[in-house]
Amino acid sequence: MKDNPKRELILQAGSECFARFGYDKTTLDDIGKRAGLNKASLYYYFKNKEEIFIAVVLAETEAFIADLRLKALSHGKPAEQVRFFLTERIRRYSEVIHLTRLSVENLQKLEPLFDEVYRETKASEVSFLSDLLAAGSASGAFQLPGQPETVAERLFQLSDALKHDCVRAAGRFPSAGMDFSSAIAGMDFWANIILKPTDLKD
Amino acid sequence: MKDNPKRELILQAGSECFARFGYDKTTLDDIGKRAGLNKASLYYYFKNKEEIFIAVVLAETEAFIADLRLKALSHGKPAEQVRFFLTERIRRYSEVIHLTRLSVENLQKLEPLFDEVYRETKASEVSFLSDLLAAGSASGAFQLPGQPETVAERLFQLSDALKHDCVRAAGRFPSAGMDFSSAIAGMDFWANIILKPTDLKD
Amino acid sequence: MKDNPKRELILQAGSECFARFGYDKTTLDDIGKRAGLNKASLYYYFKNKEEIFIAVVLAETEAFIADLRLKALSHGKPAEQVRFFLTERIRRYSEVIHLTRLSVENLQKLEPLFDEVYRETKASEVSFLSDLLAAGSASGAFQLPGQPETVAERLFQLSDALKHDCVRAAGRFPSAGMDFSSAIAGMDFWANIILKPTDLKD
Amino acid sequence: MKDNPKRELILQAGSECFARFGYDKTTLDDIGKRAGLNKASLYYYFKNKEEIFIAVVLAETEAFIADLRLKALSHGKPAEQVRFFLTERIRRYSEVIHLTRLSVENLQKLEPLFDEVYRETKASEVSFLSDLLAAGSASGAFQLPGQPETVAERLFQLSDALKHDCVRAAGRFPSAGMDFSSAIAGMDFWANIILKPTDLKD
DNA sequence: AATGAATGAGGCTTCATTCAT
DNA sequence: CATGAATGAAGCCTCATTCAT
Repeated sequence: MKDNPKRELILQAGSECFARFGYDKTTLDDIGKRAGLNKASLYYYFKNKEEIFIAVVLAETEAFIADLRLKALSHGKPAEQVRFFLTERIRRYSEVIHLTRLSVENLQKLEPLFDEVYRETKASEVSFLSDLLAAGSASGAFQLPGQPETVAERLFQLSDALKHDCVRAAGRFPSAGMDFSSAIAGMDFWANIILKPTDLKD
Repeated sequence: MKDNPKRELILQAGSECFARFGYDKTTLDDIGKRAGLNKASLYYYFKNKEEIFIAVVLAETEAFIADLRLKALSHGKPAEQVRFFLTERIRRYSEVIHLTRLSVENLQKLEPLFDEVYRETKASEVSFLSDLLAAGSASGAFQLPGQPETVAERLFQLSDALKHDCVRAAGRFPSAGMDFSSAIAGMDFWANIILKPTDLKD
Repeated sequence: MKDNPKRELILQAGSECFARFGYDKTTLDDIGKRAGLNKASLYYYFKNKEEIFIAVVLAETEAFIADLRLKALSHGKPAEQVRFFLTERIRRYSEVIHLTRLSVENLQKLEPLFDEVYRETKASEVSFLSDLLAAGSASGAFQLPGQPETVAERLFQLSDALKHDCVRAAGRFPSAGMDFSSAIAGMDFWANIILKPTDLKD
Repeated sequence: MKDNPKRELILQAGSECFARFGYDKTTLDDIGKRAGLNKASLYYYFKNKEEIFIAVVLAETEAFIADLRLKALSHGKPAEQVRFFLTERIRRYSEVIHLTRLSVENLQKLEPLFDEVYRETKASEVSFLSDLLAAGSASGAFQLPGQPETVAERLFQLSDALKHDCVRAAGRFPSAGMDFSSAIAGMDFWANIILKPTDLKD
């Protein structure tokens, strides 16, 4: 089901529409027309509009993550690489929400569905993060408070938790809009603690 | 018509809904329920959804402008005050659009209606700006190329033109989203020229 | 309740609106504005929109009938006077319907209400007709098959029945529109029989 | 799109409803129910209520014109044929408006849409008229002031202009209702001038 | 695999009518 | 008397979704 070229076509069409009109204002007709398919045909490849959206974001996220890995590696110091990778993930999340003009309500509805599909992507990301941490630790750049896999898992979990908390908070004070800057700052804070240079530790 | 408490109630309800759901996803039922009124009753106070939205933004803009004046005055140098006032106005515009998730289509539809209602607010803003300019000019901080009223009028006009141009540009390349940063930069550029310290002028 | 000047005002306003917009497209706001009264105030003087309409038509019909009497009397021969009076009544009915763009449905809904209010007007009309018949009969222009009052009553009844039948027929074949010409012809036919010159009767 | 049986069904249903209730009082529910379709389904075949109405009138007009051709040809003299064709077209217009109880407002709104769709029908009508003129001219019944095609075009244009002028005039004095009799008279007048017998011309 | 066709739900708007003051 | 205020019902229209073919 994954490498189906028609699916890709729909995802491409969906991506363009969601970015242009936002989630709510994108109609299945819009996507269908741009994909050269009848509106009804979309239901052969996806369960509903939500699933198309999730698949679009997931596909783009994968590309984003691939790029993010390269960018992270281009940073000089290991600690910098890790911090960059973690904060950039959150920034990306905020960008997607902004681009597709997802409302808090929609976001809260879609989020659980995301998590369901995220699993494998997550594993790959955690694994990459784990590698970064292991390398940094091996080079003596910093000293980890546990196995790289464990720390990677925890950092990743933290990063997601901070993201989700922004959404939850926005649900309570929606007039403030969604502000991910404090999440990014929080991520930075904890990353810094974990990645403190060895010699500065007590 | 202005100090009608029910009207205020509706505006308050509308404000919350628009901020939370965005313009498109806010239904008159939403607003009505939050205001404790039947959907149809809203039409007793406003002509239609658009008018409610415009009234909401106008009311909030007035509060924003009042605050902006104070903030502007708290800036040390006169030139700084003027520049702050002018660029902050544009930034505010972009924030409103972002917060209410206005699409380019909607924005282009609503803008003319705004202009219709804006008139008196405009006069007050221009007058404030004129005062700032006059004070700065009198203190010798900068030298104006004309009467303060005239320059204020021109700067204000420029600020609005830059705003509107972003909307127009977004109409042509909607996929790029609306980017007001260049408008703000533009505003800054022209403000700097007008507000060049006296002794630096050729 | 009858000679209330405010009532007259409303009727006047209603008359203009119904003639201009038709029954359906006339709103109570239209009538209220034209009468210088709030929409709700109309309900103090009339039970509902239908009643306003009926009262308007009734008032105009009274004026029409008064004029019709004069016109009828101006015809030379008694038989001509009677025939003119009877057919003109039907013609007038068709004109009102056309002017107010009453649909068959509306007409069928309003007709019973009309009949309710018509009673006294009817008596006056029948009495006038009866006088015409008596005069004609006395002058030997024609010979009546009964008392003038009875014949007047019968002719009047016939005239109304023919009118109503057009409406009923239009209900079954609405696409044909309402055509009162056959009703007028029918009226003419029966009037002629009743009003045959004495010497031509067998 | 033309020979779609469901479309025809809707047109049939619409025709009946519009004739029975008039344009305003016909609801899409009415049409839908009569066509055995859900109200929303109508939008699959037509863009909106206006388009259904236009399609209905256009279809009926085509039938009317076909019949009109036969009737025109059955008139003895060529001049009579032409005059009949031209005036009857206007009479038909007035009948449609009366039958569907189109208000001046609606008519003025719908007219431009009609013109858009009319084009091809027009060509066929003008061509028929041109043939009539050519035949009459060839038989010496009258002498045309130009090529038959040109004169046909002009007469047709005149006929439409007279129609439209009634609507425009009704817009200014709506209380007077729409009166096409002067348009018909006007058409007759000009037709007579063009169709003057050869020997009577100066 | 694809789609023509259909629809229920929901959104905006108008209007006759009601009612408390 | 008069009206400001409120509302239910109904109308037009859109759209995600379903289903038979």
